[in-house]
Amino acid sequence: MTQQTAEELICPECSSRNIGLSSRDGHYVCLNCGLVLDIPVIDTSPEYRIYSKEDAKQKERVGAPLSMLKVDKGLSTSIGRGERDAYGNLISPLQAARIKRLRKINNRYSKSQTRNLKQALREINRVVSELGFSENVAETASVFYRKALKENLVRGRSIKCMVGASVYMACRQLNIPIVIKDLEQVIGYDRKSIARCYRVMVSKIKINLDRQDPSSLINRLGDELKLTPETKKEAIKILEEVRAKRLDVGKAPMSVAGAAIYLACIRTGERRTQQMVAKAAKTTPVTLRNRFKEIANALDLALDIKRGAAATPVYFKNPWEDEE
DNA sequence: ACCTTATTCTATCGGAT
DNA sequence: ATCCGGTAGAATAAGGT
Repeated sequence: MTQQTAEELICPECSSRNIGLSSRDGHYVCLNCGLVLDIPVIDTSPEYRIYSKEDAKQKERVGAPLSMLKVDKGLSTSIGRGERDAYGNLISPLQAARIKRLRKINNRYSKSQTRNLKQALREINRVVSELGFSENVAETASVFYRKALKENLVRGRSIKCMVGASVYMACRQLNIPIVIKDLEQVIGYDRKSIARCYRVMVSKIKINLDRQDPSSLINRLGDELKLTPETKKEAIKILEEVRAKRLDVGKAPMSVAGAAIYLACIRTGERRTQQMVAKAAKTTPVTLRNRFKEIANALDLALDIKRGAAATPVYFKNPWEDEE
């Protein structure tokens, strides 16, 4: 069986040239360590044409699609015991020894880790689908989980928590607006435990995650609070000023986003109470207030508007009466 | 392993509308 | 009655020694 490989690619993680193409999401995947390469796949390899049967033998690509969601990545990794190779030739003693060693390693890996992995992958799929995220989140999460397994981070920790951490990490990498609290229900552990696992993973697994994009959080909050695009835009504008003045460093991104939304609501007159915003941002009114205060003080423009609006607290009729 | 600092949360109260 | 602002104290996280 031949695998489509991109010979010019080298894995930045383990320097392996064993790079395959995942047909599921169109990413290159290192078949050695499972790293999903951040290279867009726009048919960089020459497209072969088959003119004869000989060509077909050499160039045809066969095999099931690669998936990190399968324990064996969609490839069979079991090593047979025969004394002849695929062409029916006898295997030399040297090769036989090598194969035996490979089989041993293969089996050792399969024993405890495969079981764990199987369970974890099931769990990842469940969690991701329950949260309504797309499959590539699951795929990315499974890559992280594999790494955690490889680094021996799972032993002694709950599989569920590690799954939660992996999913969270995946969301972070894919820039999906999420906070760990979102996972509490589906995972069945509290934020603290999941966060602990997540931190262990970040420290042991080499990866640089971007700072959570505040505007994506704004969008999420805006949708949840059923705000108009104008208010969202306003909030994003506020957030830019906040970032420029470094008012957000060391603060939970969600709380900053919540404060920006709250302020934007006041400015556009589309009022929401602190309680509502805090709930949507999964934080408390106290924290929201604190962020809001800091921002309002720094952006002196905001103060007058705040007072003006506070004098006439026109609340919109709750447009989301239908839920909760 | 202990200490320090900063952030956030819970619980709570009082003033204003 | 509800919203908003303020405070105290505990929990938590991160960094230093």
